[in-house]
Amino acid sequence: MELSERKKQILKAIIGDYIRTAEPIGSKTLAARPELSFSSATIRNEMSELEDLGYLEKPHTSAGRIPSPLGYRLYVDELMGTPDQLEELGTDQLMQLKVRELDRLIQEVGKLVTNLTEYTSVTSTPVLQRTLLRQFEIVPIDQTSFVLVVVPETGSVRSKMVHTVAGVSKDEVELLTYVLNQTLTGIPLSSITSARFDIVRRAAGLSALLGPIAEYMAELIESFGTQQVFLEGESKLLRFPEYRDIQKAQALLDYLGEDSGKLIPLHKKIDGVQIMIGPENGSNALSNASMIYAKYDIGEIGQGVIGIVGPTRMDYAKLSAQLAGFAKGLNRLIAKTFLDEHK
Amino acid sequence: MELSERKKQILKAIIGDYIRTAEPIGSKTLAARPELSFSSATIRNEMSELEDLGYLEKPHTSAGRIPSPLGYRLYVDELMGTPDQLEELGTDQLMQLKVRELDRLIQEVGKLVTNLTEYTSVTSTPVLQRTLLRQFEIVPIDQTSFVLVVVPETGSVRSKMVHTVAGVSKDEVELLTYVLNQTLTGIPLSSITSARFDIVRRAAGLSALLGPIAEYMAELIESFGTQQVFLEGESKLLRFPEYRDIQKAQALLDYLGEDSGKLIPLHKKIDGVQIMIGPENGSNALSNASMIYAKYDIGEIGQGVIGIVGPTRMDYAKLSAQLAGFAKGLNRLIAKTFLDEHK
DNA sequence: ACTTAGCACTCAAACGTATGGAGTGCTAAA
DNA sequence: TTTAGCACTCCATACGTTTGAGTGCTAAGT
Repeated sequence: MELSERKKQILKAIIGDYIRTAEPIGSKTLAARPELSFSSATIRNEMSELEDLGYLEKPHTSAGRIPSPLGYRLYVDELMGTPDQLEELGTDQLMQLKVRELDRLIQEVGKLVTNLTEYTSVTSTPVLQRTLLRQFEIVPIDQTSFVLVVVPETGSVRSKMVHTVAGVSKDEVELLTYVLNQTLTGIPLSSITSARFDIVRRAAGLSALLGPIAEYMAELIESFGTQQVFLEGESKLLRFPEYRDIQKAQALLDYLGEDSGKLIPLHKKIDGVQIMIGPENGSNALSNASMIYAKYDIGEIGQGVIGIVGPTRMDYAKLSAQLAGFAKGLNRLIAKTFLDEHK
Repeated sequence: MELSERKKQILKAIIGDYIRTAEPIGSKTLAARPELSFSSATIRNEMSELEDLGYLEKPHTSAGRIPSPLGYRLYVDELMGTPDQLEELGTDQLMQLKVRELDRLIQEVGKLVTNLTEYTSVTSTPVLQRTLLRQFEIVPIDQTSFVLVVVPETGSVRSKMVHTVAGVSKDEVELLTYVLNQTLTGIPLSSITSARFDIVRRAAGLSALLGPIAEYMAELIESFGTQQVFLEGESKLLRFPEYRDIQKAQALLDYLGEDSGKLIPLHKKIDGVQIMIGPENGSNALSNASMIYAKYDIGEIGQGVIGIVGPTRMDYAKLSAQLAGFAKGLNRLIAKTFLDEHK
């Protein structure tokens, strides 16, 4: 059932006020607003119905109303609209970041997001498994030591040292490298396993002593698939009146710090900005908190997220616009730093 | 002036009690102790003098006494002694860590320290500039792309992609690699600069177009000299009554999160365990907090620290023993994972 | 000269009570 | 359907009182 225009108007006014003041809103306050030309009694009746419908809550009998998670959801989906042009805030600072390693860069971006929004930020590095393998090298160091080098299309090289048993000849290793590059380049990293590697080795008639190399190579390539999650500005949470109770603050911070990985909604296909309100976060510890995520891309290959966490009472309109704008800037920065480079 | 034996005994009792209870200690409580066979009045007189000497403080007139930073310092240096064998706690979990990248490993160790001690932990990766260069490789990818590979004695390889302008021949690059390995191996990474690199290049009569490679190489080698600092378990701070005032908790967390780098006392030569009490930390924000650091080594080459932060009231004896034991375990783990490997 | 019992004094914390005020829900009239 | 009026609820705040742990000082005891 669709809400009446007047109910929407009242709900929007309540949520808007509550977001600013963190105080329950009463009927009189609302009646004083110029755009609400009804008496406080009428508004009271409407509020009572909005409460029955689940959009509002009462902290106690003689207090005003506050929005419920459902109320926020409606607000976010239909009422709040999108603000104009504050999106560009902070992009200058972003563009000045000179960090060349992707994970460090994302961590720095997290700090910027915290400073910009004054909220705790959650950022994740992209999962790069869809990247294509460009080249694969095994550099000999001494009789039993080699450095494995994986060069993906994105140019973010990774390398690792590996030790074999004596008896592996350099010639064999070189041949292996050649065969591997012939057969495995151009395919996604995610489809390269140590098993597949071994099939290639066997087909070329090469020694089983090269097995350890396969193992390490698989480990190295797997590292492209792991994602890191950074949490920055934890202390920002404490500035909100909803966490004046230390117990609550501690519970939330505990949860956030414990295993940040679970904060990232990988399963969901995020388009643009995603808003998760209170219980929608799934976890009990987050039932009084909201998160806003924006996704960013690294070429066509992977995506990561930048986001914030705070109490359910947040300025969703402003913050999601800021995050969206920031993610846009980050896309440009990444393209410049990691993709253009090897054109 | 040396304190009388009795004063020491009383001071030790007060600090011991206060560490456990976080409540100001009164003369009666102390008199009830079996080892203090004086009347409460005598103890009162002694306490009054200990206050005049700066070892004790009074929250207000009609409360008991609490230790001052100076009091803690005396306690730590002379009174507390060293506990027996709780050092080994947590080493099993430590030994089960299978992380191969040093920085990720240290981060995991930070989490362990937090879980073990229930304190916020601060850990730093070692500075590796004293590592010797073992080998240097430039792997060609295409006409203008190369991967730089730096192999230090410790086996923690790092690599990076570099793009040159067209006109640099592969032969030249190969020759450069050869010359570099002839002249630069076996020396500390810290002494390899892009200038030195260029001198070698010029001496060999090679093209100035190789300049960009020098620049990137310097950047890559510099990365061995930067240290990362990890903060884990921020929420643990909130469990202490001294941070029941959210303002204080926020101020401290703000400071800790802002630039964790400054937390590490690099200038100081830490031997074993270092304890910093309140104002000794230098910063104003830390004047009500203490830190305990233990250093760990990566071979002879570098050192990092693992430590904890908390209110000045902490069980210095137990915690420093735990940290020392943990650092010992970490030394073994590092030796096993990073040093033995390339023997 | 040191120790100790005794006592007046201080002050924070805890508790109970009263008061004010914002807000609601209901009723009845417009 | 809207609105004025009113009784009722309940939190927040302030205030006064009490409680009790602790101190500092004095004077007596060893």
